[in-house]
Amino acid sequence: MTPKRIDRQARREEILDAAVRVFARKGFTASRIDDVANEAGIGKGSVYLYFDSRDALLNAAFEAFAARSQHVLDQARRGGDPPLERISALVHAVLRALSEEPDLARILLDLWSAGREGDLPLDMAGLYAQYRTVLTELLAQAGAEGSARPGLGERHATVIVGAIEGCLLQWLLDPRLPVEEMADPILDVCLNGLRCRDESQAGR
Amino acid sequence: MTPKRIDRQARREEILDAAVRVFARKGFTASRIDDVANEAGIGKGSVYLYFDSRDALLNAAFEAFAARSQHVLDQARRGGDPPLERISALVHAVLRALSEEPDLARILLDLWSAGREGDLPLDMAGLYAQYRTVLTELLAQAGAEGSARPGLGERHATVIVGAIEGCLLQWLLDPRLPVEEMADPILDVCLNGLRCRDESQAGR
Amino acid sequence: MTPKRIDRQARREEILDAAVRVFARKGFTASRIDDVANEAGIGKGSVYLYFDSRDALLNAAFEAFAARSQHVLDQARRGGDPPLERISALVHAVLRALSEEPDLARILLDLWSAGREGDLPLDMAGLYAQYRTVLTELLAQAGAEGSARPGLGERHATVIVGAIEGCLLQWLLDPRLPVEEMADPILDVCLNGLRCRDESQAGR
Amino acid sequence: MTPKRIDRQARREEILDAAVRVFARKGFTASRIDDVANEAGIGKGSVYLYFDSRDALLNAAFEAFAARSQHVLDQARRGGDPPLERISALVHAVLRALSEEPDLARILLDLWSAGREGDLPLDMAGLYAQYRTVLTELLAQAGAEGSARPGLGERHATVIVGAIEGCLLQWLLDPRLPVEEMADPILDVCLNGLRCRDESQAGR
DNA sequence: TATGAATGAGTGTTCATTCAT
DNA sequence: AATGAATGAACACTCATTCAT
Repeated sequence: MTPKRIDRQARREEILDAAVRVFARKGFTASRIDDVANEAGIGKGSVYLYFDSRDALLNAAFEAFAARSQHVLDQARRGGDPPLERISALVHAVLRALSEEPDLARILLDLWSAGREGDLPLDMAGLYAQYRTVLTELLAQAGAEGSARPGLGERHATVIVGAIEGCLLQWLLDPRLPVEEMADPILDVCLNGLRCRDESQAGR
Repeated sequence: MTPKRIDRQARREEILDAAVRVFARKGFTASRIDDVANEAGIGKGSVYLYFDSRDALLNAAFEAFAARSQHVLDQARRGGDPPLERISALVHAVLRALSEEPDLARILLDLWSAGREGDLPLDMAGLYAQYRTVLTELLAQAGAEGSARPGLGERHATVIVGAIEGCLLQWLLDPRLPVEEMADPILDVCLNGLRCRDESQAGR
Repeated sequence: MTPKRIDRQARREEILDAAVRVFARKGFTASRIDDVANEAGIGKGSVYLYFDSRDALLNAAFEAFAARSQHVLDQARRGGDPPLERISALVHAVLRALSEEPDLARILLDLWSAGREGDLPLDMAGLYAQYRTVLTELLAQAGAEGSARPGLGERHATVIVGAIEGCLLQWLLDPRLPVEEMADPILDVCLNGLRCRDESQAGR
Repeated sequence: MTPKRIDRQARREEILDAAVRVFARKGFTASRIDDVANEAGIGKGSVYLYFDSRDALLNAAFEAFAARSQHVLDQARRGGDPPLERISALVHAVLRALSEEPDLARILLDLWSAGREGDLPLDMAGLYAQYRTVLTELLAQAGAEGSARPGLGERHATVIVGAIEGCLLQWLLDPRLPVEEMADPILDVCLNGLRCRDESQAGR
């Protein structure tokens, strides 16, 4: 709360933003502390006044990412709208959040990689587990109220989360894909399915 | 003057397998040439008799991966079965192939990361583009013959590819997820949708 | 924000001097970056703060050498003294310069070797060409004014340059030879010749 | 004397010739055993059946070079011609020998470098000392018989040797120089001098 | 607080040499 | 004798981290 704190916090943020831009541009592995310092317009040594290590920068980036996600998750948990609408809102919110901060989105590949085995204590898996839990719950509600098929469970939630992340992945690998326009197709496919609905009629 | 008993191809394969195991265990970035050599039970220098560089190992791993994918893609292109069945077969084939070679699957994160920014000429994006093309074509056929909704396009294909890869991702981040059992849920969601089919009736 | 007390130029010079000492002692090929760092009393990595590569060290040594040569050449070009005296001054200056910096002289062998085949852009040949040009010009002047035989050309200049460098070579291979005392013999031989002047008389 | 011996000797010679060609082309330091084996059209391991080590190849090249030199030296020592003619013959012989085996000449730089400090027991210095001794002796004889100035000593011999080697050096650094035509200019300069002979007359 | 010079552990790669065939 | 696959010591170079100023 002291002005110092605020300054310090702001400085830290600046550096983190610079780091995220650098990571987004060349990937974490290829990014040097020097690159981050240059991007932030400060000396290399100063980075260490705000972050313990190079890995800590990626950790902080993860935390920023996780915070955005928590916000989206909280909204999905709280809302009083019908469950399918909340699912729709969730999917839109995730993709909108990333569209609005493309640099943060572009480090997803690094976060996924770092979220493996020992290195960083960076729990991407836990984040996706939360998404699955929320969606599983919403699907259950939707099933209960008759707007979704009955008997839906975590695996179906996994598919929805997968569709979102898988579309992000394809966009990361090929930025020409219009990620911000993928929310509706994702929802269309997952909610309505691709099979012809008039099958019984057509089958006649 | 003897043709030398050594089968270069087989030796190369052995080393590549060792490399894939190492990469799967600790990730490409954290893997040292020495690790690969030890895993293969040979000297460090010998790796270079079969691969030009450390990167070349990841490249070769990609090629092995891409070869498997091509096989799956070719089958999806050739088959004479109804389009929705071929889509089903495709999804099953992809997940089965990776279940059967989990180490190859576990390097997906590295292949995705390497598929960025010039470093390696490793075209993961092109691979997914092929999946999208095949699926787009199959959806069009299905639409034409009435088994799928009309008007389906590449975006819907993108969602299916995304669902597959997104489920793989979740498994990679949390190996407790039963990836080999996700084919059916993926198909269930994507083909049938999650919404209640009797909606019109229920909607009154 | 302090301009840092470190004088980059001076530091660079220190390292270069250390490198020259090391090269002089064991030859460039046998000299390790670590040797240079140790000789300079700094860490290995610090060498790279001032030089791009090991080769760059030899390059810089060449430049130092070439700068000394340019100085000598410039003096030979400018002076208004009689041409034979300027040649004499040139020979003395070359040998004195090298006597005064024996370490710089001792890397001549490396500079000659490096001046071959593309590796380094280190133009020893050009340096000697300059010496030949200057001497050719001075011989022509001397011929015109009658102090030297008429009809002298570049080949005679080549012989003078050769005599200098060849004496240096013999000294480098056998340091017991008194290089600093060779200027007069070189001039004596080249100017006066070894043949007996009274040959016609003596020939009777 | 056994046919085996002869074969072995011939094989050794072939490999040495190949090595000399390779060294001449890229310099000893940049030459790999593999290069030599390829040039000789044999397997890498086979080189070691005839030479103990890579350095031994350069040593053998030196010995070949030294043998040629010994031949030239012997002729200079034996002949019964007037001393100045024998000096002339010596200079011509040295340059002719090298012109006729340019590859052997081109490794001079490497021989000079190797003839330094410890590494190889390769005595270039001793070779040049022999030339100096022979020339010193011939100059003394010439002085005694009145064809050369009296009072000539080892330093004058050093200059002659220097002129030869220095011209070779310039040719090695710039192959456009016509080394085979330098014998006469060298002799002209060293025997007749460059100064105008009619100085006393002109001085009047 | 801020800096950037200094460091040295770490690693990819090379290549002379060995040796089983 | 001949081979070339295998080896591992050696080394140039990088870069995260430290610390004196």
